[in-house]
Amino acid sequence: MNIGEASEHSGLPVKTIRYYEDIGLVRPLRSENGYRDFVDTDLQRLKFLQRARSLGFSIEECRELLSLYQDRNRASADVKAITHAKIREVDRKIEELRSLRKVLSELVTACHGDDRPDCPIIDDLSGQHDPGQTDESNGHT
Amino acid sequence: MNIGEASEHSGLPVKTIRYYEDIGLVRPLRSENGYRDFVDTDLQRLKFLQRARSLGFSIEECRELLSLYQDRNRASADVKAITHAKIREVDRKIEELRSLRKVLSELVTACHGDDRPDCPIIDDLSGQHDPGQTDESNGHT
DNA sequence: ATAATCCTTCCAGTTGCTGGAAGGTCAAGG
DNA sequence: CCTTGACCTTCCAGCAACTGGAAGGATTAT
Repeated sequence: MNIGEASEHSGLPVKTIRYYEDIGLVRPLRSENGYRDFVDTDLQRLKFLQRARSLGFSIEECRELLSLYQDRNRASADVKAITHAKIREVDRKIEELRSLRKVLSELVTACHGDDRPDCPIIDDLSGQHDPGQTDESNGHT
Repeated sequence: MNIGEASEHSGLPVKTIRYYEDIGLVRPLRSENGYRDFVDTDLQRLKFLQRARSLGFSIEECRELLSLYQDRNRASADVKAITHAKIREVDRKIEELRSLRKVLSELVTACHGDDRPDCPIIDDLSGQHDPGQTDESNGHT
């Protein structure tokens, strides 16, 4: 099976599949004409990669998961541990975004948002938590 | 003021400041000896950048915010609009992560996580239990 | 004088692809 | 037999936003 067909079956762009070969995630055979030739197990790996990447696993995590996938004797605990770590990572990111959102929405609430130049958002960004009268004592030219 | 001191005052790494000059976010003068010489307004910009970046604004958004910051006649509505867009973006990311988390925790719950090789997580990733998912939306048209 | 610390520029690498150029291969139509 | 066009190949460059390091000049301290 050529790369185009492999792309359709796996849901991965052709470029991405070549990239995955470059970094050793998949090793298709080559036909006489130099074309890549994907067999069933290659397709399985590609689909695996597509799904795992869409679940937010990094390339290196995918590599690890793939080797566990290959290993008929691996313990499910190993896979579970990786997935657990990923969940914790996701939780951390969500928390970060939540607190970020809080700050941003406080700023938006404080900003009157009309055509006046006075803007609490800009004031906050420029480190003026209590703007008062902006004296230009810094000699701006 | 040299770059090292500017770094301390702004909270940005030296390398980052040089990078910001490269991409035109700040334009410090040069001393006789070729060293960058940061004046007060440069420091303000650097602090502004530090804060805006930490709030998740992209470099291009920072560029826009900086020009609004410079513009004494800009409307606060403009700044508010950018911030609003950023909040919506954050909301989207949070939603994405939440649904991702849901799938991952379902997988973890289903996995017994012992030393048996049987593992629902791997099965899911390899498409074992629901193989009829052909993702056509991979953008390689 | 010399060492330590600063500063400079330039080049390369990070992550995970994506786009494009230049060219080889293959199937169909005239 | 030749051409067209789709498909395939490799290699190079670039995205964001830095970060690290090498090679070398300037300044400061001892």
